[in-house]
Amino acid sequence: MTRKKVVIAYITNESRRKASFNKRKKGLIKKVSELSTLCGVETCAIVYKPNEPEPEVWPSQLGAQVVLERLHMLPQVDQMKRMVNQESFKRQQIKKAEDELYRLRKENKHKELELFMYRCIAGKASLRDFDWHDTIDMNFVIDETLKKINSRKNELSSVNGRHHSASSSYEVVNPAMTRDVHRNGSPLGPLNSSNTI
Amino acid sequence: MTRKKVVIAYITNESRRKASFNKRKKGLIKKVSELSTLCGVETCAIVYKPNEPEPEVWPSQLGAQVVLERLHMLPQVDQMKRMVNQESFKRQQIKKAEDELYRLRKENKHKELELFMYRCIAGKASLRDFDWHDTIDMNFVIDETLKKINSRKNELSSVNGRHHSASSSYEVVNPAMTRDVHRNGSPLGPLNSSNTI
DNA sequence: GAATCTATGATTAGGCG
DNA sequence: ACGCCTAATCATAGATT
Repeated sequence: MTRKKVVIAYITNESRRKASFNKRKKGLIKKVSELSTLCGVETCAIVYKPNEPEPEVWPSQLGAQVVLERLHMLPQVDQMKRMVNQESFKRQQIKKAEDELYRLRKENKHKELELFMYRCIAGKASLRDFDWHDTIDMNFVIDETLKKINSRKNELSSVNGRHHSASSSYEVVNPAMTRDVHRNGSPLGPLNSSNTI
Repeated sequence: MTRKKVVIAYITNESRRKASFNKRKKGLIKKVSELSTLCGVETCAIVYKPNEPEPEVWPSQLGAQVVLERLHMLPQVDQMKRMVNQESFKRQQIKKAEDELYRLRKENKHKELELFMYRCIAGKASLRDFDWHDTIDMNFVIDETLKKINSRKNELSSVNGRHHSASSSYEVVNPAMTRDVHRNGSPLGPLNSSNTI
């Protein structure tokens, strides 16, 4: 008997591996569900068994279906890639729709960020209310917004006959902002830097 | 001390919950990676912390990027839900685009399956070339196709004055097909080369 | 609050039916 | 191959710094 220390390495013996797999999968799912209920977070575990195309997924009661749906939506495209190559124009259609969707999302995001910026400047929102998962995009929006603001300010100045030196386009930035921008940056940038709008 | 039996229920105390979350998340990731290496399976764990739009994901070295990519495309929509609630019509636009995309995919799949069926019947393709991901859909297409074929056949029969008994709508199926339907094909059958009909 | 420690509960490898 | 059992390791709640 005397159980050894369990070396973490691929189990070559098939039956042992399978047994271990079943036990550990069960344990894992339990852990996932516990984490979910104890801490009130959406959690999900995905196990792709070899020789089985569908992954085994543990869903938290709430978000699971959604996550699964999200997950299942895209692979269909890949599945199709392996199929008869006829009617590829349909795929092009889909590609187009996807690109359009992506474009819409990006646009939407920018709009919302811009709006948020305005709210910050107006003191209606704090930067602390915001999740900094995409600093690159945010910096872009900050830049764009400040350009707009400065150009308007300069318009006003020249109308008034007084010209601001405008040493930096960032001069109107709330100090708290520049301080906070690079904090808490998510390691994950934008998914597909295919196009800079 | 004497640790109690640990009731699995939402931990209301914030600091305790956070502590538990960190400990358990660490443990969970360890478990996931162990399962992955011990049993040689692609595994992935996703934890959506509240107030953080990006889920924390543990990826298996190989499949991770792919899963992550798939996973990152859609959640953006949800991320936005937590943001300033302006411009929700844009979101509706996106939803619409998503639905349309999904519809297109489904349609495409059916078209391709149907086409593949015809090629099988014409002997231009073997069922071995095909991945049986989705037998339900496939059965649907088989049924639809056979109905069409049989109705045409019956039309011809009545024109010729000879009437086939047509005991089963499946009688026109190539025997090789029924034999192979439930065997699992090779996981890869690209056929990407320009195979014209 | 975060990091570390430690005793106890939880998980699971290995054995057996 | 599957489920149950038991001992041994592992994970972690609670305490401490």
